[in-house]
Amino acid sequence: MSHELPKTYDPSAIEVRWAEYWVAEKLFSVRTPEPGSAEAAKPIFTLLLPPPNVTGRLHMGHMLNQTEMDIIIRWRRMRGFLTLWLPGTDHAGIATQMMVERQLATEGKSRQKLGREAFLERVWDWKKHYGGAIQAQMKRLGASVDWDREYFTMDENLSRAVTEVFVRLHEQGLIYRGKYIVNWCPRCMTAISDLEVVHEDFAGKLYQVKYPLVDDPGKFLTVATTRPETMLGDTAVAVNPKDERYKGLVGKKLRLPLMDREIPIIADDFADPQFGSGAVKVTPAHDPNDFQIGLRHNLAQISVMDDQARINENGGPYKGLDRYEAREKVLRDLEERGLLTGIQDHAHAIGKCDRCKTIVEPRLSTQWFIKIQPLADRAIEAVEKSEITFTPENYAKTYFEWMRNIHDWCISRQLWWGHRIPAWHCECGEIIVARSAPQQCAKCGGSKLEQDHDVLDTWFSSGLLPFTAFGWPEKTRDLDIFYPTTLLITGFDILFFWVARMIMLGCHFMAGHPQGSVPFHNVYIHALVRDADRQKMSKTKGNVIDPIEVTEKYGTDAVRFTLASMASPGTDIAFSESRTDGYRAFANKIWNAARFMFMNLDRVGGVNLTAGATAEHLGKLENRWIYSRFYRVAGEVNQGLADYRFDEAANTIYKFFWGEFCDWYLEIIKPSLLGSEEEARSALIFLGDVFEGSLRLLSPFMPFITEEVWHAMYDGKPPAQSIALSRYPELDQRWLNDQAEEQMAVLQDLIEKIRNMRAEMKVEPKVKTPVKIHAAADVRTLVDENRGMMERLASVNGIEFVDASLAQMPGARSTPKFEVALVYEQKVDVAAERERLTKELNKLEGELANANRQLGNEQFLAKAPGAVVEGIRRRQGELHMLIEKIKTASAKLG
RNA sequence: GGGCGAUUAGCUCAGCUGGUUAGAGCGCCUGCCUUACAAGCAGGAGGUCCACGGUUCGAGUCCGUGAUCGCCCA
Repeated sequence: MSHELPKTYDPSAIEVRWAEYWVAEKLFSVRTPEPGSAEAAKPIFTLLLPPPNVTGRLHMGHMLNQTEMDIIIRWRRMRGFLTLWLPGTDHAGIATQMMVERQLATEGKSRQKLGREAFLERVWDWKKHYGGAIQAQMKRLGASVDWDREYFTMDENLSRAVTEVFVRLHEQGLIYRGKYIVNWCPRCMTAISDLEVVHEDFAGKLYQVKYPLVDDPGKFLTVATTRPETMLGDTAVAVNPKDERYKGLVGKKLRLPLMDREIPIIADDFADPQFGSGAVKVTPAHDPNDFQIGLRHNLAQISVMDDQARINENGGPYKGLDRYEAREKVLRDLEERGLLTGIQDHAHAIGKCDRCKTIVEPRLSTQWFIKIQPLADRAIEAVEKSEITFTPENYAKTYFEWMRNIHDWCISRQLWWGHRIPAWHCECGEIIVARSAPQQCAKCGGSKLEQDHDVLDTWFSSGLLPFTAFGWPEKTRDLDIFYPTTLLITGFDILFFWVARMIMLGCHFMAGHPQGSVPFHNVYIHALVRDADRQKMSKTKGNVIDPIEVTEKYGTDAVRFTLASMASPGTDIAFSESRTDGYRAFANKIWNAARFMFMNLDRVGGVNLTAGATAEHLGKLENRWIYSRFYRVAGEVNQGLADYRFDEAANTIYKFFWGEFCDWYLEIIKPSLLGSEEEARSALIFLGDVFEGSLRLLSPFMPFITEEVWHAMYDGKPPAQSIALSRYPELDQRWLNDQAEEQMAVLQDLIEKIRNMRAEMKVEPKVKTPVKIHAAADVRTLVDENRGMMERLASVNGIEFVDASLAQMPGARSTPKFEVALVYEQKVDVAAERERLTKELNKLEGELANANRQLGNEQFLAKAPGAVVEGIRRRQGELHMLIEKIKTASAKLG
């Protein structure tokens, strides 16, 4: 038999097959279109996948991100765009290096023992073996990316581009090298940027320490500090110049306890008279603020710690101690000398390494920086001038806030895995920045040149991707066509790390591009996926949901639909499996609706599903109605997607397919399907038309089940290789039919009222009853013409139209359009009926009071729009009538 | 400390430019194995829209204050 679908919907059985098919057939690969070709004439839609870490495994955040991208890209593709979704992975400097170092540790090896070259070989080796995990997961989930264009940030061409960027920025004076305080992770043993430091509240202590005056050892100045161990590197104590208490002391010397060093008392605005004693110790080599004070006052910078945050030779007797051991010892020694005068609880924030959570040590070291202000100015302008727009719009504010307070970007990292800085050091001290290794020093002519040991921040290279991924610095046709990318979909967590940097670097290097210098035109930012209780997912809490697991349980389509239906811009998603369960039921519904159609197709036989709808079909109300609904819904879904309202788009389709197409349309046409062969065939052609359109409408959201059913419809001879390559339905005014929708609404209301009466009167489900209807002529005609539908769907066996009001009939229902009553001898439950009537009456009277109040208000009549006034006036009339009827019914009830 | 956001049904969330007394999914109650689907069908209950004040003919929606919660940055 043809159109075979298994009786039960089993997503795992169909999804793997299609996922493999899409990749194998290269359905989503995009060749660079030849000039003048049909492809070249299409509008372009380009999307860059935020590159996951090569070490990564897919998490729910990825899945949300990719589901949204896939929906948009599939939609655009079906709308006739030339769509390119470009995938790739990021080399993730610290993360990957850590991963391989851990592996080495289990073998008793270390990267230092191995040496740089051998270590890098190990990393590449690791990448070859394990680096493809996340791509495999993406393939399983059916992401419609172009796998032929997949990149890796350490690829040769991308690395060349990184070098080029570095050299150019250096030539332009936008990269400099210098000795500054940086955030140092003593575990990773590298500098990290401000953004890689996460601040956490910490219940610490504030220690009061007395420093004796050199001239008068009996007198002291008390300083307050949270980090007493850094006093080993103190080179001054600062007080506020306006602080009267210390006016006389400025310029005098103190004897630094424990180190026995003379240090000056200086006046600096940074000292806050309100904080502690108002005097603050100054350690220029271990605190960013002190560093600035040091520069202002030309103070010595004494580093007292090594790269692992242990006290070094500058720390005298404390040498060799870890910073926390040193703190204990310093405190003990101070106390012994009677110099520790107080300890208070003090909550403050401490910075931790984003990667390993080690407490960051501000450290004086020589690093490479990007002078960011010129880049930031242009990046701010790009958003101010709406060359780039954010959705939700609010993120523009966050973006401006950060951009306007930006600091120079430390781009060097003391790692081995990454893009090595293209700078060579000569023994004479000269530093040569070049595209390739220079043969000799330009200054001294020497040939003993060594490349800088450091590599670049990973975000430096990923910030270039919107243009380097298309072949920059070569002048490629891809760059002409696909730059700028159209859209960026990403999480707010990398707004600064990645988005802002792409904007700065894109605007800078692509200035003058005919289609604009910005790397993308729109940025859609989604929120976090949390667990069902709104808790953040974390390994320690153990509430992490693995997208692959949940996908295997419910099907990719159901998980995708869950994420889409909850993806309201700006709101975190509380992912709940019960909801996914509901959407698997939806997939099951689609499946069974398809089986129902196929069952009839096969029974009747000889139906040409591509025949299409004809004028004759539209002679039937239900067909006019479902067509009107379908095209209206198509319009709403397109609008929803255009606005990134994934939730509205998804819910609209859901309600249409289940609530209208299945619940009403399929039920209505059952008799036709069972009628004469000719009638059934005609009904099936129209059914197939609407069903097929619905599948296309749904396809970007649920690509697997729609692909499966769509192919099954065509019995192995589909009009295209994939539903993903067919046209997306659009609003079509020709089929909108307000009258049909209004008429169906009356019939549905009538049927529901009858069902409701039956339930209340406890009519046996199998028993059919006659009904009486009192209505105006147009409604009478409508009901008369759709008698079959009424009788079938409302379990009615006879409709009698009456001229007199039915308000006195037991249990009768009244609406502005009709009155209906059941002809059924069983006594109504008087108490229940009275309760129902009372409730209804209260509601209507409340509404009437409100309407009366408004219509009695001259201001309202004068100021409200005519349509609103008219609407309320009409409703007032209806309310009067309905209330009268209920009162009549109540009176009758006794 | 600076900035941003949230508070609507038992739970998770919609509610777009203010306009008839608020919607969805899940959960709950009642009845049905009706020949596509019990992962289903039919019917139903459930909300002083955080509080107070203001603007307005009219406020869940706009403004202010407060409470509670959350996020980002320093």
